[in-house]
Amino acid sequence: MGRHSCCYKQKLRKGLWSPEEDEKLLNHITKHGHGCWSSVPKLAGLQRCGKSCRLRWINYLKPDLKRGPFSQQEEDLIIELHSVLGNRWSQIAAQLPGRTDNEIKNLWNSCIKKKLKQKGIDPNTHKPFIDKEISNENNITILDDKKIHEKASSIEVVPKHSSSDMSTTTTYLNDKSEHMSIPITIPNNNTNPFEAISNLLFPTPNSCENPPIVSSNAFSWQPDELLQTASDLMRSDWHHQINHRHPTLQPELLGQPTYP
DNA sequence: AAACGAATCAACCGCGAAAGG
DNA sequence: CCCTTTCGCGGTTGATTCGTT
Repeated sequence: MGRHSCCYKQKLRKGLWSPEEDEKLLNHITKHGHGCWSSVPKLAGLQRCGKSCRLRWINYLKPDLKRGPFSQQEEDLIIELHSVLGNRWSQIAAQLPGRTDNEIKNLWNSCIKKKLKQKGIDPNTHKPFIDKEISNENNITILDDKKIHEKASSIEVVPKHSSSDMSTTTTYLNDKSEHMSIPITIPNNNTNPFEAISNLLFPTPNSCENPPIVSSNAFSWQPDELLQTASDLMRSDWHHQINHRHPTLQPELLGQPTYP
């Protein structure tokens, strides 16, 4: 299952398509239709797998594609549809004639997400960022987006060592800009320290239903809430901030900050 | 003009669903 | 049903382009 059988064959080209390849594929599909994609490369005389041909046709060669930049109306529609459909790019694309799911996905990830964040809107929930609401209610000073990003870029998470009985691992949130480090002790049944920190910081009742907000393979994350909380951790009033923002957080797992 | 980082975009990969034997 | 093949989707990567210093 999974990978196409054709992908195992030797001598298949990968990477960008040449004009000659485009012409072959276009001619073939214009004359005969695509039919079974896995047989298209052979019939069209291409050293590509069927999957690659399908993608090239859908994203580039199909005659009814609309090229060029997205209009403001299209962007607004994408935002509206995303709030209802989430990351179902093909369904969103179906509502925008001439646009492909790949094109819309790229636009969302490179442009729209950023614009929404600048407006203080969480692109995942389409609602204002939670911390801002909390801070207004409770008169807590928070960092603005620019400062969060400055701060976040100086924060790293470093798994340091296991305890002698191997039951826990101590991980450190390091703030390079302020030369400060907070130890966090994590039970070893949490295999990914980053996920464990996420669960520690956000122990919501439905956390089991939500996917982890950290990436387990790349060991990196961006969610603003985590960055804001990491920033909280690094500040002098961190106990107050954390207890206020995340009342169910287990403070005994957090060590005292150190200042090397 | 050169170097560098950010933004953009085309294409690949892996997975689950659907189809067919 | 079960197994294999094919399709389609969403996430991700990497090359290229653009903008800034």
